[in-house]
Amino acid sequence: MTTQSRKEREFQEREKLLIDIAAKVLVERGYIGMTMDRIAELAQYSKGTVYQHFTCKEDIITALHNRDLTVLRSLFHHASGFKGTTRERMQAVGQAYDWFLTTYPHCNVAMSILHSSSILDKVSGHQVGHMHGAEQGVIQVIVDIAREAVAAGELILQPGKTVEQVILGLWAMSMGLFAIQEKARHLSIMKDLEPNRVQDMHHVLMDGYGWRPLSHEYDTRAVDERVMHEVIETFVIP
Amino acid sequence: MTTQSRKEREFQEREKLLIDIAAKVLVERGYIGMTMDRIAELAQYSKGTVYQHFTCKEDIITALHNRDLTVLRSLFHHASGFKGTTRERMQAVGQAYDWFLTTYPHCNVAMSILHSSSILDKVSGHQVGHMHGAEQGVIQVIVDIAREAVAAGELILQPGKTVEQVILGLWAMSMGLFAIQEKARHLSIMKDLEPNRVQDMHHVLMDGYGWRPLSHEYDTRAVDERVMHEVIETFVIP
DNA sequence: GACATTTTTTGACGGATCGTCAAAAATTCA
DNA sequence: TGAATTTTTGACGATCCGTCAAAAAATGTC
Repeated sequence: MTTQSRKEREFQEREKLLIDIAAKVLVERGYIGMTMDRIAELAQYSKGTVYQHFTCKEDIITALHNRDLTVLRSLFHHASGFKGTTRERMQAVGQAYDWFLTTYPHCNVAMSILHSSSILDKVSGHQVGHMHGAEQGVIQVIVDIAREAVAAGELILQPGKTVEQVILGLWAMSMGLFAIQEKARHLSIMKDLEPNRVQDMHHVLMDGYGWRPLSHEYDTRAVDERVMHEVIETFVIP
Repeated sequence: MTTQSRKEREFQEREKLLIDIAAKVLVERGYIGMTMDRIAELAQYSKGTVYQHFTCKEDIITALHNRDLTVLRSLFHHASGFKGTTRERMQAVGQAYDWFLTTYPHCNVAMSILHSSSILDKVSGHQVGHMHGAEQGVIQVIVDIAREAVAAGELILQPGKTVEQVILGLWAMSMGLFAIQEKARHLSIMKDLEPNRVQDMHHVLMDGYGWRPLSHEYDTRAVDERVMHEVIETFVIP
């Protein structure tokens, strides 16, 4: 154990601490209420030390999001290994995503902020680059499942349609639903809706694409149960 | 013409001017770059006067969004009158929404910001209440079309499903797609995708719900054309 | 251990923006 | 015209961001 590696490790540990605190403050106080002073105070370091890790407020949110994306990729990879048809594996990934966003609400908050226009302008190029790569990695897992589905003849694309479009649709559906849920609890359209709607919507969309077996051709609820036991309960955060 | 009504009119005109400027600055400089000082300067009024209209920065964005929602409701109502099946009328509304967001990019930006968590905390209760009502009004137009579809037997809901769920799915899809488009031009999944994807995704989802006629049972492109002429070109902003 | 050198941490500070409010300007009224 | 009222103004206090010279801690040398 050299001095250098110990210092490096301590630096990484402190970065983790700062990101954890940022997540906490972000959920509790929102984007406006998350000040660098508050993070420094809670971490019991001075502001200058915080700025050794992150260039600005937006940078720390990006770092938080990047960490989430890394976890998400391994979660998706884990879910992708679910034993079943491509359609069932897709269901497993969707359910895992649902679970992840519900379990770690800061992820949603950070995502909303980073998707809000012009925030990324202030973030360091290094972090943005890392984010793009991480997002690509996450998407790749589900694109691969869809490719397998096409290869297996379980998903037959209309002329001019691509696997990427199918995934984009599912992705957009998840994002949109979570964005709406986040904000629109007051809308009467949201009344009487059980929380676990995301998966149902995915089924409708995959049915629309004709991804076999269709949702009425197999027991989706039974798969739900299995995913909970075989994917989510066995997942360990890296 | 009393003195009072003239003053009231001038106040309204100035409010419109300020909102127009806010929209412009918001698109050009983003949330962070949109400062109250800049808005005041461009409007050639002092900051204090701006604060007579809006309580804070977030309040002016909400006012902008509220105005958009009002326009959107009348646009949706206009599109809902399209001559055709419920499915075609739904397509008309979707296409109109697509056109609106493309034509007025500030709408997207404002929406992203307002959906970002905790921003609304700072907005005056009056504006938030107005927003909720306006959103409800916009949604009501499309819920009504779906209800008509059910009544006409063109949309047969699975047991336990509601019209609200169908609409929520379409709504989420639009939001998610625009959010992704806004930010994720860099993702390789977005390459090779033509801009007008939103409508295609809606068709897939409606097909998934079994909303008759299905997209391959009628000429969706021809309806696209008709909507452009009969809805969008004839729409006048109220 | 004492002292010099390097690294890390600190918090005071300048700059920017927010939102306020007493004073100035404009308008209305008598 | 001049007093009373309304509206507008921009200087000001407060807050937060991001920096940097100085202080503190750690490391290296004898």
